[in-house]
Amino acid sequence: MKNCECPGAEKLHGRFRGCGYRMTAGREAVIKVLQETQEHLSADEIFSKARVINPDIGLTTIYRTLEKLSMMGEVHKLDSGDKRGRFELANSGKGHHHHLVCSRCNRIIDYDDFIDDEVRLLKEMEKKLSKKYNFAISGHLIQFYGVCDKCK
Amino acid sequence: MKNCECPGAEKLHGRFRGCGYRMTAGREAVIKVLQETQEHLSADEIFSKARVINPDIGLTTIYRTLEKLSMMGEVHKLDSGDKRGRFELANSGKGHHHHLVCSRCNRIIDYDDFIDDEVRLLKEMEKKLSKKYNFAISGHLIQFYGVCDKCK
DNA sequence: CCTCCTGATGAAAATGATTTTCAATAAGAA
DNA sequence: TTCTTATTGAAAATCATTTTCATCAGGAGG
Repeated sequence: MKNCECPGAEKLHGRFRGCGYRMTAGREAVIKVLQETQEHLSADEIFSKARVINPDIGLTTIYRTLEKLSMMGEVHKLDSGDKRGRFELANSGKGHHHHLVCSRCNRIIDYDDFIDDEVRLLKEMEKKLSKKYNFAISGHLIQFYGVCDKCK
Repeated sequence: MKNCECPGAEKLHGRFRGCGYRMTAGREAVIKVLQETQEHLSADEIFSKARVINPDIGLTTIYRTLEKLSMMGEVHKLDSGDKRGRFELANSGKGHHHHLVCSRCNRIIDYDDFIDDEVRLLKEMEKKLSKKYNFAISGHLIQFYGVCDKCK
């Protein structure tokens, strides 16, 4: 097995193939960009960074890749309040976390403090709600809105 | 005081004036539509319903009114997964509730079951997070995603 | 290593929700 | 009633995202 700087892409190759899809240079670039950032990038920002790796990639491919990864559950699409979507890898080193969203600058801050208490309650809620509403819960979104330190 | 079928609008008149804004027929129509629905309407749907009350109203006014109400904290803008925004009155009869969002049909279901436990935890989180991140928290968004009974 | 099927791609056009522009209108304080 | 200025509708502009379509390239099977 060759030395791959992009171990996640290696794993994702299999996931793609398993779904009848292919791993391509463009997709690898998108995945690499997502793995190397700590921010919550928009499609356009991912496009800029992916171009450094693969100058021929088109914005369309960024959108198509994000959509596939999103359907595969490998990427979460976030809504930061400005009109464009923002994306983060579901299985990055970050672990389970939620978001603080600044209403003024739209910055998204990750937090995982007290996450255990939160997750415990969420699991309970999920169980109760899915029974009562006959709703198959597959994920959740927890965010606090407000004004961040820089904008105060 | 005249008999007003639209008591919330009455209250909101004052809020508008207090901000240096005016209460107009168009705004009243938007508020009335929001008060009379149980659903989570898009701007366009609000437009259709508001036209019944005030046939001359334009879509632009709907957007402008929603934006003002939103900034005043009287309306919450929701993201249901399809690309258009959906809106709900913050102070309707519904009380504090959160959402179940169907990933398939984008329907949004309100729930207020076990809300007290949730709110208790959220308040605690808010206090701890705002201190740690020096972040002035003004609201939260809690949603569970999944597939609703009708789509299963 | 070669072939072929089919998924993937980029560029350009299309879409569709939301915003802006602008001249005309109307709230509401004085 | 007057006057200031917020508000309005229509049309044009934005802008993120999607679709179209002709071309290209993974990768399974030989």
